[in-house]
Amino acid sequence: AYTYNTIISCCRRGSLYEEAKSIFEEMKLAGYVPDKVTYNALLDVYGKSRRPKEAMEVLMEMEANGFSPSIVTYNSLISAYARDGLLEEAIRLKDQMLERGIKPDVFTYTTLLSGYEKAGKDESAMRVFEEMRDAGCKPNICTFNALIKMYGNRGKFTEMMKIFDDIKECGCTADVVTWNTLLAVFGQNGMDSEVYGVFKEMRRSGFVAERDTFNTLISAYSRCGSFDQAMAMYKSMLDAGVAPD
RNA sequence: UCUAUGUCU
Repeated sequence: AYTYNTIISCCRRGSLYEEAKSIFEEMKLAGYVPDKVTYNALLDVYGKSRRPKEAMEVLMEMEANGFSPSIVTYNSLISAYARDGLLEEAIRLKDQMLERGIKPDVFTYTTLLSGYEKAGKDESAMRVFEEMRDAGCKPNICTFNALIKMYGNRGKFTEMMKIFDDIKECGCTADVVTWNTLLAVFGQNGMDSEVYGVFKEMRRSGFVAERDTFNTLISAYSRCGSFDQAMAMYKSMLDAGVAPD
């Protein structure tokens, strides 16, 4: 079943839900019994293919076959609904998991937070963040990155940088997503000196930029109309031995 | 072997 599970989860990229479904059927025909991971993987493929209804059907089939949903099942399903903007349904699932004795974790809350952010519902997003703290669930770097994105999209740069400072206070470390998000936000707003500030801070922290980050830097400076800086980043990229794409 | 955050993707 490991083999089939791996192939099915491979279908997430590319939204290959029909392929995943046929591997799933083939697996059963070959006499293998789907396990928890098989169902979770298939459910996730449907979610990533933006087919929350079918993801829900996988949950039902899973239960009909005697497997109780795990926290992974719920988080994946919540992500499927949130991705489609179905936040009320996502919240209902979070409540349902609690009723069934599964405590929402940092994945659950970060998914909901980001879902509300994408829907433009900042108040609700902040409520999720508070609920998370009240529940004693510690935010991790992904949570902070989602908050940075939220404040960045709203032009609340002071708040955004406050979250950036919180990262260290909470014993987390800024990662590639953090740096790319900050650079992109300042780039989108034409704030070239802030882009430079983030760039300096990034180097100071010892972060080694890879292709994504160089691309983000070049894009950020381009949006600021800073052609020379963009070219300088392109040169740094080549000097660092990173291949452009 | 399965779940959350970013860069135009």
